[in-house]
Amino acid sequence: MEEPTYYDLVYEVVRQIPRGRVTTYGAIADFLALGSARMVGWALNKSFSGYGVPAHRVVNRLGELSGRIHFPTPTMMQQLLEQEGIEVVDNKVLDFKRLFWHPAQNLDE
DNA sequence: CTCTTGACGACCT
DNA sequence: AAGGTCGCCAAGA
Repeated sequence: MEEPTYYDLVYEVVRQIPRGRVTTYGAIADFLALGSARMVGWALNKSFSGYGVPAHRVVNRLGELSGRIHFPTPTMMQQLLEQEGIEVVDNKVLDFKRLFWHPAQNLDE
């Protein structure tokens, strides 16, 4: 039995992102009050390896699908988002500001 | 133990 | 405005 690593914390937060919403690396790092945005992305890289973590709902602060490159195919991330009703154009989330979800909102729902 | 890596972000030029 | 650089800090080799 091992202690939860930083990844595990990130996984749990990402899993709580509501369908049709997105969040940012920085928001997660801020919510954890630990590490930095880079660590979130780094952790996520491991996450979608089979943890069932919706990593496609995590984008960078500009709403860009910065992580799409790490998916099996660069278009997969966008398609997953579109399946949830999120419009993506030029690898950016439309109405990103409106769709943005902060982990702290989980407490409210 | 030390060095390098890394799906970012803010600052600097 | 656009591009480059530095900082964040945990984990693997």
